[in-house]
Amino acid sequence: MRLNASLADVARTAGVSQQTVSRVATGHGQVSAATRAKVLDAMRAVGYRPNSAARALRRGSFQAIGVAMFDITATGNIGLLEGITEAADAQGYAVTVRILGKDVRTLAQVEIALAHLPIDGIIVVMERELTDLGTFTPLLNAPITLITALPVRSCSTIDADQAQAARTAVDDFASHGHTRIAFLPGPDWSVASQIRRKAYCARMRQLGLEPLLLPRGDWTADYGYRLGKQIGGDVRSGRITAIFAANDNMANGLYQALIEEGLRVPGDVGLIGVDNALSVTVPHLRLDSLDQHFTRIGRQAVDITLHAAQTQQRTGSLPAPVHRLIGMDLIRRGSVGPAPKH
Amino acid sequence: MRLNASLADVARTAGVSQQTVSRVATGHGQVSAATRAKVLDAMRAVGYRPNSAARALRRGSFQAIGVAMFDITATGNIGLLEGITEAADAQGYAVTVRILGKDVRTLAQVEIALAHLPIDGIIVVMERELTDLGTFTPLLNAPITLITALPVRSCSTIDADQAQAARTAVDDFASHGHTRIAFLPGPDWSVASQIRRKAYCARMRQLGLEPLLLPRGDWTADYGYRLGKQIGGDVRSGRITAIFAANDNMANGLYQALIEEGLRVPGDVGLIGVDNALSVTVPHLRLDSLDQHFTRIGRQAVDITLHAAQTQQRTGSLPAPVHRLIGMDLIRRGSVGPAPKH
DNA sequence: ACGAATACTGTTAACGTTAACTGTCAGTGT
DNA sequence: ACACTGACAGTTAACGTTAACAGTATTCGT
Repeated sequence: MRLNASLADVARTAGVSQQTVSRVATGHGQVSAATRAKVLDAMRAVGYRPNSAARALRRGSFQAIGVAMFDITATGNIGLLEGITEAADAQGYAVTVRILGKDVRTLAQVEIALAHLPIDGIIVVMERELTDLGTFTPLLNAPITLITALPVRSCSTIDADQAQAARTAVDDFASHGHTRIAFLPGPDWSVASQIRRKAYCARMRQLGLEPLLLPRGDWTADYGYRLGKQIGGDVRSGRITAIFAANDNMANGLYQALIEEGLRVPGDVGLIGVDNALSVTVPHLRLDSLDQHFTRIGRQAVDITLHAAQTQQRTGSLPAPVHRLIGMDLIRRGSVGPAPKH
Repeated sequence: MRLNASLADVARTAGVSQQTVSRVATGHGQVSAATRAKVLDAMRAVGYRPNSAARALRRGSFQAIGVAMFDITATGNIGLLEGITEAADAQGYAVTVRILGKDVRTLAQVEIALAHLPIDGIIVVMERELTDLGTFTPLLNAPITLITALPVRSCSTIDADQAQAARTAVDDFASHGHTRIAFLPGPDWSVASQIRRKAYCARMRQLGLEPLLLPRGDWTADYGYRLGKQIGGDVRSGRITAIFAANDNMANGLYQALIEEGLRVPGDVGLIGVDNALSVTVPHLRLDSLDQHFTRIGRQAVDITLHAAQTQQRTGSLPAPVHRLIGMDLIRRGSVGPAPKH
């Protein structure tokens, strides 16, 4: 009851040795044209498919990397996954996805969750904060790359530059003459949102302005909408003239509520969001947004991880961790204008 | 330069045989409590991690399934992937994703793209039509499940019931007294859109109504918006009183454009979309939509695939293919009302 | 015509794991 | 006291592949 034909089967029908078949299959080593043709015919005849388990065992590599994330449906994660699969494909690697439960709170747990998978390296999308970043040392010998802006000693990291993004938004508003610039944070568990909040506050103070923190949202458009209805008065009175929202969904909700309140965007209030992800969903979008370049981050994460994996295979030890931040770009669609005069 | 400790290393430090260590690692077979403790200590000491390549080679299974899709960012595919990873996880299987290039046009090519991956079964998300569905016979011995509503003999299939969805939309409009019901199709390459179109036309004729096909769109909100601006007159004149759009993005564009044209939804025109996916992105959403239950489809696809894989492992041959359609549900948010009187 | 390089093919021995079998010892029932 | 059972541990072989080495035939330069 053999499920798959093996090298031995091909070798038998072709009348050559296993090694010759292997040479044809891998392309390594010399084989005469006649023999190659004979082997290829035999392969077709018996329906040979290389057994990747045996290959992996022999070569010590699976040609696959693992990706761990908490929520596959989150806006950014899809972009990341896109970049990761794209870059991995280009290098002939497959991508194995593992969704982490909310009970996972440490990097060590993430490692355990992926320990038994057939993979050569790991990319962890760290939307939530893990508690052992300072003390963590890898158990596995597979290289680990974290997608986070937090500092970690023992692993490579890469992320969008959340702090630079917040500064860019504040500066953009300020350069239009705004001084009453508010920030709408995302949920507390989001590392990205926290960094944005801190950088926002710091920059505001640097410019001699007072930070104006709105109550933190849940990333949804409905939250932004409800909040917009509440703060309409503050905008009308000029207590707020610009809002930096931690994501586009909430910004879009704000936008619509403020318009419905009879306010003009950007006339009465400027708006900047983050993600640059709504243009397919929302028609005629007029919302300035910071593009996180998720696919680019995903691609680079793969490059870092595979470079480490290959170095390890050659030399036996991992290269020193690298840490990268990718700058965000402000995409202008006309939701920021000169500050209103009151 | 050993990268990973092996059973042999553990056996040596624990002073037992490899097989005993294996028994502890897998939990199969009898081991005394004292020996087990000794082995577990040794495992910790040398940092043992089971080698999944060797396991897979020995057991003939990777505990992983492959998923092939054309576009990971497409609305439905994310939901599918969510359901797939969830169900696979629950059965202890990992999910490996492979993105297909646009040059892939046959199932045979898909098979080749996944042939070398460490997987036990394959799920193909068939957004685009593949040309060899009638003639295809699997080369690999891994079970293949297609996510498509098209008929295929040689593989199991599952999908949302696109035809039933179109009928549901038409019937819902009709039951509100509408007769001038238009359909806005998606791009021609989309199998789902084509089935919806055909079923829409058939149902309209069944009800004695004339099909009203709008020029096909590209799934984006902007397209819907532009079209909405164009057909405002038709709505005002009563030539169109209801529109069934092939996805929510286009429906949302229509909605906004028609509102801007001074028309009332649902007063002047009823609207139904497909996907039920906008509620996070768009605030205060008032769009009736057919939910495809993507996560449910993903889960069932995994069940079908793993059942086949396990049957094959036990008996040596695959079970007969199954074919399932999952009904869509109409989620009402108030974009359909009584037909206007003209 | 000679040794040397080259092209090609075969043999052997692992990679780490586990199924199947063999052996030992203590406990049980008669 | 006997065979008999079950709990436990060890030995052997194999899963399919490929690196390293060992051959043989062919070609080349002198």
